Amino acid sequence: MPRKALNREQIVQAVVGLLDAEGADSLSMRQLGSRLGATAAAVYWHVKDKEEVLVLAADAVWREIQLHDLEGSGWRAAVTTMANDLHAMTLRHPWLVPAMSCHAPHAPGRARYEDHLRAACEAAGFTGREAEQATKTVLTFVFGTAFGEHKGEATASTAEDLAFGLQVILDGLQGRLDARP
Amino acid sequence: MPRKALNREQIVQAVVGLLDAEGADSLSMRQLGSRLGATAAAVYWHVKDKEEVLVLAADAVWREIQLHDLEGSGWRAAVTTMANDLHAMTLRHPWLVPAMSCHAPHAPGRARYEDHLRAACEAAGFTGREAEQATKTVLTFVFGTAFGEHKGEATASTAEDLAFGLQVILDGLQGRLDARP
DNA sequence: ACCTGAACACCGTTCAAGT
DNA sequence: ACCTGAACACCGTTCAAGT
Repeated sequence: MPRKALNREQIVQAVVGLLDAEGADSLSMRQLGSRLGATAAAVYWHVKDKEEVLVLAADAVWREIQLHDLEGSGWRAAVTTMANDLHAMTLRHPWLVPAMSCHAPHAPGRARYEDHLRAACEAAGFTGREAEQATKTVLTFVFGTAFGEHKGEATASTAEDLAFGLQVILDGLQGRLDARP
Repeated sequence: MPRKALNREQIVQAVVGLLDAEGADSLSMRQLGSRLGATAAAVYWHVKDKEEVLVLAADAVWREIQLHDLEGSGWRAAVTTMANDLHAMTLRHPWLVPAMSCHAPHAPGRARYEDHLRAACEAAGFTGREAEQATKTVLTFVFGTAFGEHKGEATASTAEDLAFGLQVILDGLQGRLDARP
């Protein structure tokens, strides 16, 4: 006897919790249903299929990242903070990277983050196409780091690698800014 | 009536073919068995489980990458070629990145490639820990690029992004070499 | 040593039927 | 509108039994 009908918000929250607790392999629509006090089939009234459920969860977690004001401490610090925050988020949700690699590239939660990162690059002095490329380079590198982190690898050494690679990228970008007219 | 007993080599080859043709989602042990003219259970005589099958396939494809002599055309060219070749390989086998994200980080096929990339970094002048970090930075970036490439995104623009990001990283690494005693 | 057939405990998804 | 129960067509894996 459900007090209130299910809704998508509720489902997404349950999926994230289940993925965090059990991992991506053991997520089933049946288990998801039962966590919601309903049957698997009930979930299908609210979502199209399992893939949609994963897409929703994979986008929701991006909203956990707090976006700070870009005025003040310089673009290198801003980009570094954003990269570290994204990295920390991928560590909280180890299922995210595998889930994203199979599904939906562009969704609003992720777009929110990417827009802010791009703004940080524009604040640094990049414009147009180059701002886009700088944004993508940083994002791509953090994804690659998260990707290399699954099971086994020492987390400490990966954090250091992240820092090293990020410095290298920022130095390279700085060089491009300096070479501008 | 099998002429000859199955072997692992044969199984790995069949898995790669199946993954290339059908994608990772539709790989099943039953289908794999039937492609080999056998039953799913027969495969279990040769491998532990489905995960091992994926690990073997995910390592085998690294051997497709040809490794060139490092003498001659400079470290930037060498690293760029290696990055492009790895990238091309991930495009031939789009199932690889998702498969790797869940399974076994270090296997001989991959190690063979990484060792050569590290040698290229050492030829550039990096030593010890820094050579390791430089290697990992490049590798991480190519993984990130491959990761961002699944379904939808224009391949042309991603190739250009790869080139841009790689330049940025090489510039950043160059700066570190120049700042050496 | 190597393989088959059948079974177990699961899946995702659909769909009539209920309220 | 929203949910259940039962069913369909699949899974991965195990294991006795065959050769």
